[in-house]
Amino acid sequence: MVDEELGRRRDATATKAALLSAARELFIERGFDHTTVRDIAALAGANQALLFRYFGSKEALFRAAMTNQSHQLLAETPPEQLVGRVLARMLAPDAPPAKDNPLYALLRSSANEHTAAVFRDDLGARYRRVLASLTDADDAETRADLVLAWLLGIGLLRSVLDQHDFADADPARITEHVLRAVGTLLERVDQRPPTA
Amino acid sequence: MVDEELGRRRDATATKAALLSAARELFIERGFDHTTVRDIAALAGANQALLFRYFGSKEALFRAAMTNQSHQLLAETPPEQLVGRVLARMLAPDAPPAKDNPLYALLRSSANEHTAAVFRDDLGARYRRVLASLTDADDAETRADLVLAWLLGIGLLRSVLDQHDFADADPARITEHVLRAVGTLLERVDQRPPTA
DNA sequence: TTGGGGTGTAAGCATCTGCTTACTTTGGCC
DNA sequence: GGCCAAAGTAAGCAGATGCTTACACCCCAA
Repeated sequence: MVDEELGRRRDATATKAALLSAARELFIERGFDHTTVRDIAALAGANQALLFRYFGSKEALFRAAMTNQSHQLLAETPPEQLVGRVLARMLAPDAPPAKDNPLYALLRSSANEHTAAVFRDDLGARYRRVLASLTDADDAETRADLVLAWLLGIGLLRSVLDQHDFADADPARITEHVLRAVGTLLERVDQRPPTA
Repeated sequence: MVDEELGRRRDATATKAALLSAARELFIERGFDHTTVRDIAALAGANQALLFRYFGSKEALFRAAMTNQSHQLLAETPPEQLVGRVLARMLAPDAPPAKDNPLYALLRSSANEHTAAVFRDDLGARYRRVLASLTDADDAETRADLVLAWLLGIGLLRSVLDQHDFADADPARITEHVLRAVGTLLERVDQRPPTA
């Protein structure tokens, strides 16, 4: 997929990009602990030593690969549609289940405290902020955390633990259930007609 | 905690039990990948080789340690109180956060496919069954999975990812939110007063 | 008393893995 | 052409880790 073979001869920028891309793919697919620097370098078509020259350590590479593209979905989705879109991607029946979703790297790396910190301070914090903006309740952030927890749990059960019955369940049904519950959690307390 | 020192001299049964207990404690605390057989043997006060003689492999020990005591809480709790009790244990402010809760071993080991299978086929299946019994809806199992996913996500966010804001949130508030939503998901469709 | 199987131990093997080092090659600039 | 820093490479180090092996010990039945 990133296998460059020839074409790039001596191009540090392209090599860095290839390493980042390969790292992202493998971290998402296998998690931090089960991804080796040798695998990343091989997939990027680069030498292992370059990985350390350019990024310093495996952990730094993880941080760079995960925080870099600040989760496109999060940036381009209106807050009120966020839950629905995340669900849609998680429940999509596509063969590779959202290979580009950093949430899976989180789920598959959660045992490692360093990688957990990356998400706690970066990706998780962003989701939290966006979701919390959807309600005026005084415990907005707690409610946002509960919604985020639910999304994480659904991803965990479906794609990491591979509960096959759940994986086969009707996405529309699931979405309906979740959105209804989330609606009561996050709807604005000050509820009045938009125009009047 | 399990440090036997003397007292047991040549007692295979006790040694096996000590290994199982030590394994349970460490797997729950650190997850499968970050627990070494040396650590387990040391905590059990036993020789490493015995672990392999009695259990065969680290993975088999994991399976034995996790499926053995079939989660006391699950067995002794009336289904309709299960969610509340699991939440209570997860949200308890005690220093060691539910050291005896196998759900944490799951959360901290989810990256490993073998350990994931253990929970999918054992612990997860049991929770699923109990929760599904709480509703008459035709998609009872999907609803049960959603509730289980939420519990897992809450545990993940709170104790593994250590979202400190969420960890400091009011347990009563959280419980209230979750129970309300779960109530609409799992309440019996055929809803009528118990006595009438 | 003695032999043997069950129990416990020390040491090491084989492999993996993050990271380093010493080296060669490339290509642009004077 | 000749220089030299940047780019790339091969090899290996050091430690960790799952698992095995060869051996010592102890109880108990015959």
